Amino acid sequence: MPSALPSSASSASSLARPARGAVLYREVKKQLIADIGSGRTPPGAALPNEKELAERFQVSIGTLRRAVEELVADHILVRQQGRGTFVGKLDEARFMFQFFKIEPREGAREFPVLKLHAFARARATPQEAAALALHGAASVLRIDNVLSLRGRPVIHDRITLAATQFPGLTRAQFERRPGTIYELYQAAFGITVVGADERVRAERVTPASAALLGLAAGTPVLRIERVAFTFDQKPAELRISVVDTDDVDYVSRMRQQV
Amino acid sequence: MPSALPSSASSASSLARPARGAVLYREVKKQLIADIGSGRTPPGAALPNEKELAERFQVSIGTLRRAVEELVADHILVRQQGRGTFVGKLDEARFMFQFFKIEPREGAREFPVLKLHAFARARATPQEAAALALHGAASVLRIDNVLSLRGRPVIHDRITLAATQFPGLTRAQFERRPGTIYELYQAAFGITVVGADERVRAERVTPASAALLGLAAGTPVLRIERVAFTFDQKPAELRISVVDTDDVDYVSRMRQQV
DNA sequence: AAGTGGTCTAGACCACTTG
DNA sequence: AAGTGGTCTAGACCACTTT
Repeated sequence: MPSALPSSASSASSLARPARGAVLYREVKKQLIADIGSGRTPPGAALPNEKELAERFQVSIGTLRRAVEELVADHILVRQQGRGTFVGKLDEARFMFQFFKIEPREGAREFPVLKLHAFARARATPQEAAALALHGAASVLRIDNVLSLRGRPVIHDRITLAATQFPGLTRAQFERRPGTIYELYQAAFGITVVGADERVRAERVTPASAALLGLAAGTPVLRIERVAFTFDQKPAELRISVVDTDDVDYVSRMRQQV
Repeated sequence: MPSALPSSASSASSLARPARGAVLYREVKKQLIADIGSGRTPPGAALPNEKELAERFQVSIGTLRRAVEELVADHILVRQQGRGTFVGKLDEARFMFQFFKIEPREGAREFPVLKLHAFARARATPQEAAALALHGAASVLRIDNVLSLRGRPVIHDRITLAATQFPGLTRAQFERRPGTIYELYQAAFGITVVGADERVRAERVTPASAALLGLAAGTPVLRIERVAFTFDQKPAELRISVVDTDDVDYVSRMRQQV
């Protein structure tokens, strides 16, 4: 029979007492995010088991599980039955495609091949400063890439990063990274991308992009403006993508299982 | 102390015994979806309370809650503390915007004003038949609309419906509906849209759309091809939208709270 | 065999809405 | 005050992975 202890047992718990109106499992979730965001529990690392975590936070296993379940739904944690719970690593194909929504019109999804075109340091434009929440004269890195699918260049990306958030990032480091760009942010700078907003429109291709993609002047292209966020909704990257949609689409799934 | 009854208690339960590898709460979820999809529990209706449902399905309240929670996450059910649990009605603003991703570039989101342009019955084109999973010669309804934001026409929609799924739908009925188009599907034909796939690309505006939107020939526009689904992933609607993105964007949020 | 997460139980108490 | 969902507990047993 449940014993119904008072939930505000003033113990030596490492968990702050729930604030006014707050609930226990969200406090647990916040604490777990803090541990991950601060780098104390790095990507790929295993968490202690459920029983141990429940004891540390002075909550029942059910409550601990509820916090962990929300983080798993957010792809921030990964659980494997029989093995343990791990901090998400942003590495698997599934995760890559969470942020890459360009698909061939016919045939299966595939990874793009990326070729660096330019790497430069400059002062932020007003648009860049606004998107990245920087002051006007902040220093930024601008990285231009051409992405190909099936051997054809279809996307021109311009990535803008705050220089202070990615100290010492070099062209060579960028080019020789082992995995995806977001894996580099995470592995080298501790910045985990957990979400992004995209605004898409149609426009005539600019001469610069036309040259990179081999398009005739004035061809209609998609322009995608993406701001990627890390843990506290803090902007981490601005990316302008110009897409030749002759053979590919921008795909959005609003499916809700069932 | 929990008594741990054998979970396969052969009772007079209305719930099928879990299939190989299945889990209880998913069986409960399936049964609830079946009740809703069949119209036995119509949109807006209240479900029995948790205790009663748990008894009907011969599961604990925790298990019942888990099934209901997933349906709430899918917006198929709506819970209100102190009042009850209700079948979702597809009516509130939030829900509308789940499927309407066009936003002004500057300023707040708003509802579009819709004007019917054409309503016709015809044989399905091969593209329409494929999207709606119809046989080649099936009869379809084609409905053309112009949507305006801030008084300016910005979207030309062509909706294609299988005539058999929307029997007797008339132009007058469509024009005089009280709410959104998806509310009409639900209220008049029992078809609840629970998800959609969209493929977006850039192209030059066609003469027909240019005339409706007041655009110069060859202007770049977004073309959105949406297939909306009802409960069993069954396609319910094909919608081709042509969007003048001079003042609006197609917005996609991949935010994962935190 | 030991350890992990996955599912499920049978309650308790709380917050909120309604009569 | 009665009824509802919201949170939380303290376990049990199962499925899976690793040693």
